[in-house]
Amino acid sequence: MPELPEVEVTRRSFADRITGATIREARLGKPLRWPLQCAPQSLAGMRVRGVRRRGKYLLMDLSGGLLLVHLGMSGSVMFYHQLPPAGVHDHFDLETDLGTLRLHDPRRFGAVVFALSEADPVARKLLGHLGVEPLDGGFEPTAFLAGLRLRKAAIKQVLLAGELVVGVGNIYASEALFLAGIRPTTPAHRISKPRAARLHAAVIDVLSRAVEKGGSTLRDFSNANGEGGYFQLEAMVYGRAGAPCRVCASTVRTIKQGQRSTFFCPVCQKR
DNA sequence: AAAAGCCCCTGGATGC
DNA sequence: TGCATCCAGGGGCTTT
Repeated sequence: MPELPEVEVTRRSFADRITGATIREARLGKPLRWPLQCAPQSLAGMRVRGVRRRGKYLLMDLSGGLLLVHLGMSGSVMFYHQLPPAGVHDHFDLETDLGTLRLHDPRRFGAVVFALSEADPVARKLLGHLGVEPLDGGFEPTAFLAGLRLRKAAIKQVLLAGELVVGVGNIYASEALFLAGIRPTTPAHRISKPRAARLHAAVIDVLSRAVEKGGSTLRDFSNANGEGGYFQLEAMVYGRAGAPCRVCASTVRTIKQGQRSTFFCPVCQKR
């Protein structure tokens, strides 16, 4: 579910309320993608200094380290003052004096990992290879173009890989390529400079508009207050196979790339 | 070394 | 109603 917009919306929905809290207890449910890397009880007494985001990771700065939270495909987080009983898909609770942060994740592709700092090998393994943040001003068209020139894979795959720019997942890759008028199968190194510039702008545009709309709620995504997003209503191609293109009325097509669905308009995205 | 495939897991939708 | 099949927002690891 969660790509950059959903993770950022999630972060904003609870960061202020948990910052300054003291952890009372951490509880684990069924195993997530990776082990926590510390005893849950060792988190007790630590203060939450703030919540940042890096790519699709939430980074909770603690007085004694760093908690990396990833929502995987089906994860979401809720922040409770009155904690309901844990459901079968609730797999992590961070109980503090200001409320409890609970991770709900049916498929358990998500993870909560403790590291001493970002320099900790545990953190570096997960964050070290990530590309630049698209919405932080450090995402430059020139560097983006240079990165594309080095890769022969399909542009959709290059966007998803997150090594040039982070946070673009399956929905927003299709959307950004539509906005830029680029065919998802085009080898990255074949994209001209002006077209790369359009794609660069499209990535920023689609991600920032999605954040404004609260992200995309396809099945069950919600922020920490249980509120869904609305960007799915504005999707130009994602999930619209067989429907008319919103620009030219041609039939939107779907193909598989790396066992994931890609959506595009064969007329608006000729190459 | 880049690129392509393979998994991890559960549940909802669809088809027979 | 029951059962099989396919599909889903991610991404690390292994194999080419």
